[in-house]
Amino acid sequence: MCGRYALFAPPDELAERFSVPVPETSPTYNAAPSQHLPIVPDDAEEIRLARWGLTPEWADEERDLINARAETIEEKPSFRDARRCLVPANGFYEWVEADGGKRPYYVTRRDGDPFAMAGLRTRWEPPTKQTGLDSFSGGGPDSEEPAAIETFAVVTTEPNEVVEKLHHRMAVILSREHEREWLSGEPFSLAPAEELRTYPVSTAVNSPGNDSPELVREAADV
DNA sequence: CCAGACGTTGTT
DNA sequence: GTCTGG
DNA sequence: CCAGACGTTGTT
DNA sequence: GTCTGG
Repeated sequence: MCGRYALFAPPDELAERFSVPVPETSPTYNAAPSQHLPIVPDDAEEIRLARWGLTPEWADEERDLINARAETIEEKPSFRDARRCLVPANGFYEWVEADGGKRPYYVTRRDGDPFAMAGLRTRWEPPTKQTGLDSFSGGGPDSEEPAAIETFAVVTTEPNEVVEKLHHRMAVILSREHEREWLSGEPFSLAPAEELRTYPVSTAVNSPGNDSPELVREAADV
């Protein structure tokens, strides 16, 4: 699956790679759920920030659907009305159980290029709170109308021959030539497994607070 | 009819 | 919003 | 995904 | 053990 990833390609590289304008974004080697991260929406030629953890439009409180099974996204009420998006990444992490503990592994492209994970997105508007006092203040600066937010989930599928050594699910890494098809509502096309590699990394990545290039450096295997 | 759920992963 | 369970 | 918190009263 | 925060 995918519960943590890295996106450290600089904005100009992302702009070139996805042929869209990119806002000033900071690189991250440890992107975690609930953070606001760059996505390419299906309906806008630009990269925007969205909260990782999809909330269905009809939900009355924030949800944290960080993954969506590709096999059932057309059926599940939480996903079937969601729009599509690309989730740019340089790689993602998988944790493998070993010796009663867990070792993190990094999955990335052999050529080092960023890629797109298949994503679903929604625009979620928090329910408007009824304070009762706002009617007197005339909706002044004190009336807190929470703004709508973009949210997204990463689509998962069965692992290819590289990731199956680590896990029985994996994030959908789109074939570069078929990214537009995913955005158009068609089925995904996976990038060939031969283009990927995986290696163990430091357990420093476990702590969501850690964020440095060291996290994607290969560590000695156990 | 209304109330309540609506997901994934991994683990049991 | 839509479906399922009671 | 993993790490870290997990409480109350009263006071500042 | 379970929930929240990142």
